[in-house]
Amino acid sequence: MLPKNSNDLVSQWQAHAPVFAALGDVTRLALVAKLSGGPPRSIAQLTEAQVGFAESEESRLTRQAITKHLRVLERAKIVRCVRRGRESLFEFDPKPMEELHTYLELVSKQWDQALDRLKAFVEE
Amino acid sequence: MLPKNSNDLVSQWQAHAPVFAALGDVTRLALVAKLSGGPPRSIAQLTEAQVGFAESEESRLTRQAITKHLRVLERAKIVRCVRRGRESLFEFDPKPMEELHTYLELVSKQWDQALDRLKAFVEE
DNA sequence: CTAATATGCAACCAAGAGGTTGCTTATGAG
DNA sequence: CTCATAAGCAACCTCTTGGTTGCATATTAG
Repeated sequence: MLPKNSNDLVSQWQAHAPVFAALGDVTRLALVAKLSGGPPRSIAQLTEAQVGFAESEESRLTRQAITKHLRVLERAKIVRCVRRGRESLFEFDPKPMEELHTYLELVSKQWDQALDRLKAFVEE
Repeated sequence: MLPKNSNDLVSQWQAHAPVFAALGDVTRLALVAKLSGGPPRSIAQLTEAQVGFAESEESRLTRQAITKHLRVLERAKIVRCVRRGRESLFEFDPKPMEELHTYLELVSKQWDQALDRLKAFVEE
């Protein structure tokens, strides 16, 4: 897709793809929104907090389903987990999403520059 | 996860999750990088352009695989497709990624505010 | 007009994702 | 100390994803 010497770009894609993928699910977006808005929370609390989000009791996910999603976010380093007694507490880490933010700005700039080149070309 | 009256937040998640998911793959990130850096390109061109990205001839994806990825990006509205003669040309649309950018800023701000509340609380 | 090129489509396959259930272990509240 | 709570783990199931192959159709270059 790009010359081989753009290895830093390739390694950016390899770093960002898992973070994008981790955010590519409504449940995980909801978990991230919850955790980024306050203190660390346990699995039980996050499972309980579906009240209000899920339309009915039947559409709530089990604790194990929430745990699976939290592990996906943990692997993408969007959250970190600390065990305290019988509770696993999950805390938001803004860094990976800040890096996505930066990456999206880079793509946007690249597009703007491509448009500028096209415009300049058309006006020749 | 949040009170039921935050339906606009829920609809944001439902809108953004597919875009994040579409970007959650190295091949699709490479395609987006390529398309955001220049003019519309055909499937054949994008398939050919793997030279340099893929380490070897053996690791290149088939045209059908590239097409599948482009359809994923098309469904997320990151690219749009125009048929010209025998060619399907794909063009970058910056809007969905700009919306992700805005969303990431919102999450970051939410986190900063949560930290401020914690700090204020600790200093009481 | 013909051959080359570009693409669409479907079928196939293996792996992974997302969810549940059942059970066990560890911790803490009372 | 006991019971409630929190969590871990594995197995299972269905669906989706990501890739390939084979073949057909449409368009265009020569």
